[in-house]
Formats: sequence, structure tokens, C-alpha cells
Amino acid sequence: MAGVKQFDERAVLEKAMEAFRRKGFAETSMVDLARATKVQRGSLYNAFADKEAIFLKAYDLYAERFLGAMREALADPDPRGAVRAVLDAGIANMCGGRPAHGCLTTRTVMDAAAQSAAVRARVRRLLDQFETMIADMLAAAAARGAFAGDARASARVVVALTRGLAVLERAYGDEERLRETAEAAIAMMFAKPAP
Amino acid sequence: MAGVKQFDERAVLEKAMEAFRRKGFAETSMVDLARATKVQRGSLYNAFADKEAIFLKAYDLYAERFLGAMREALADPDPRGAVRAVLDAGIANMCGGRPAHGCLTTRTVMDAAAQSAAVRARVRRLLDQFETMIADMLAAAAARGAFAGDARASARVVVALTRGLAVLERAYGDEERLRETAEAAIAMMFAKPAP
DNA sequence: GTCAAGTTTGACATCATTGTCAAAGATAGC
DNA sequence: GCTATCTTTGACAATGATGTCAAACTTGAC
Repeated sequence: MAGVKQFDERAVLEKAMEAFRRKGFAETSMVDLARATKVQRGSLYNAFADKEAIFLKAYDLYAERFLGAMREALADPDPRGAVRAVLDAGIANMCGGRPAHGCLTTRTVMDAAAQSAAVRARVRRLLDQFETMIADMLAAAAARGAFAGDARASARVVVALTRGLAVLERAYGDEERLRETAEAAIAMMFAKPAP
Repeated sequence: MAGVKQFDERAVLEKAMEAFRRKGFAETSMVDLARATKVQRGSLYNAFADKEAIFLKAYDLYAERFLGAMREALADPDPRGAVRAVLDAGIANMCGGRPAHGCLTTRTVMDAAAQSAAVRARVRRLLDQFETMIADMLAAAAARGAFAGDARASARVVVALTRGLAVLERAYGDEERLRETAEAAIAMMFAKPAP
């Protein structure tokens, strides 16, 4: 059939996101995307500029959900609980799916083939927003006396930790291990002052 | 010329390592390797089985140096100082070069095209050895009463942190920022109990 | 009904990459 | 010097990717 668009752009981006999560930007070809979305390659080129354009839109979808999940996790007023919830949500995000999705942001950052200015800006923005959300939570806790330390710097540590967990997920594929590591990190970072 | 090998295998692997650090396993082609090593592509195929074989040998070279540097860093008997030295060495490792090398292990772990069993085993072994070195140091410190906590779990946190820093290096390309984040992490992890 | 506009489809050109191979060439050992 | 052996070199086939395009086709508007 022709004449009118045969597919829902949103649904296509959803499928494209799945594909990119599975194999990363560089390793996902237009043929892969066509297969995953059940839309002919030519139609994809007609609807979007190129692979990068599809990626950017799919990534926006991903970022929206990721940040939404993190915002929820950060609702806990106790900074320790909030950080635990953030790490838990991060682990759930990357260990979901079969085979496990992994972290799209981390994979994209490390992908030499995804180093266009637009892509770099996109992932940086997500990391910046993520960091700011955590910093805001910590700053609020500090204002109440529930946290001592530099909110911004500590937020960066938490972001770094989540990135590290994403790498270890790929290396070992062991969710339990990630949970233990996250727990240990929380124990170290929020060590109760000795009485 | 022909008849006898025109190149030093060690020197070739050195150059190959540079190339892999620059672009990662997947993005480095045999043509790239030929250019970088000044050895014809056919000669490379003659001397090694394929790209993966070259990578594995080059990675061994890298791992040897990385672990050597980390062993030195861990000589500091004070666990806080040792962890700082480890993070410093890690940052120096990935920020060296122009453009900065980045972390070869992290990149390889995240590279979907480098997921052969052999490559996976190689990077896992490096991470395991790294972790064990840190755990041993912490266990020794704990035995002297200079560290309280689970040495193994804490070592995993440190490894996770170094992986996270490697990701942030790629994302932001800002060494100073990495140093600040590392410092903040140490401050959080080795918080002095309140007097 | 006709037409303009947009979509689909398959084909095509181009390019990069991998891995193989045969021919040529040089060396070391005898 | 001869020869066996290994290396070099350039060519080649196969594969897979990207992006373009014209032709066929629908549909909605008039």
C-alpha cells in the first residue's frame, strides 16, 4: 500500500529504541531497524533523515522514561533511601529484557561511532539532568540537616557509580552482584558517624 | 623485501594497542592497523590469525601495564591514600594521549562487536585481578584496624567507580572534573567517624 | 473523476571491510 | 650455489552497509 503512512512513528521509534538498546548505535544497521520495525528501509529513509535522526528520536524516548523513573526514585526524603532507590532503578533498567538491555546511555557514550556533536550533546544532557536531580535531592536533605557534604559533588559520585554499574553489568551479566555492589557503595557513602 | 619477517611483533602490538585505544575494537579496521603499524594488511594476516588475535595480544600488553601501575598505586599502606592513588592512576591512564586514550577495558566491555568468549574472558580477568588487588590491600588494612568494612565488597565499589570515571571521561572529556569526582568519592567512602 | 501530494517498493551505485590466495622475492641452512 | 621455507605484495571475491531514486501506487481534496 502507498499514499498514506503505513506506520505509527511512535511505535517505530519504540521498536528502534529496543534495537538500539540491544546492539548499540554503531552495530544496529538500517536493515536491523527495518526488520525490528517491520517498515521497509526506504520508508524509513523517507520518514527520517538517516540512522542518526532515528537514533536521536528513539533516545529522546528513552531519556524521558529514564529520567521519569529516576524522578520517582528520588522522591524518598531520606538521602540514603533515595540513592538506594536510584541505584535500584538503574539496575532494573539495565537488567531488564532478555537478553538484558544494558544501559543505552553508557553504551552510546563509549561508542566511537556515535560521536557526532548531536549525539554527544544528547547523552550529556541526560547525564546533566540526572546529576541535577540527585544534587537537588541532596541539597534539600542538607538544608534539613539530613545530609552533610557537597550536594553537587556527591551527585556526581552517584552518577559515576551508576555508570560503573552499567559497565559491570555488561562485563559480568550478574544482577545479584550489581545489587551487592550498590549496597556496599551505599554503606560506604552513608557511613553513620560513630556514636 | 620478503623471506624474513620485516617487523618486530612487539612493536606492532604496541602500535595496534594505540590504535585500539583510539577507536575501540569494532571501529578499528585491519586497514587502520596496517596504517598504524606500517605493516601490510596481508602480512598482518600472515603473522596473526585475524583482528581478534591481534586485539587479544595487544590487550595483554595493555593489561600488564595497567595492573602494574595499579600495583604501584596500591603500595600506600593507608587505604584512603591507596584508593586515591588508584583513582589517580586510572584517571592518568585514560586522560593520557592526545586525543585522550580513554579506558580500553571499559570500551571493550561496552562494545557489542567485541563479545566473543575470548575477549569477554580477557577483560573479565583484568577486572577480577584489579578487584583482588584492591581487596587484598583493604583486607590487610582491616587486619591492622586501618579499615572497617567488607574488603571484597568495597573493592568492587572502587572498581565500579573507576569504570564510572572512564565513562564520564568519554562523556565530558574533562580531567579536572574526574579528579573532583574522585576526590568527592573518597571523601564519602572514607568519612571520618565524628569525634 | 481528476489531480496533487505523499508513500511504498525494489533496484541501484558506492563504499568499506574481511579474509584468501597465488605469485614473487629473500634468506638461511646445507 | 641450491633449495626449502617463509614473507611480502597486490589482487580478488564476498559480504554488508549507506543513501538515492524512479516508478508504481493510494488517498484525500476539489
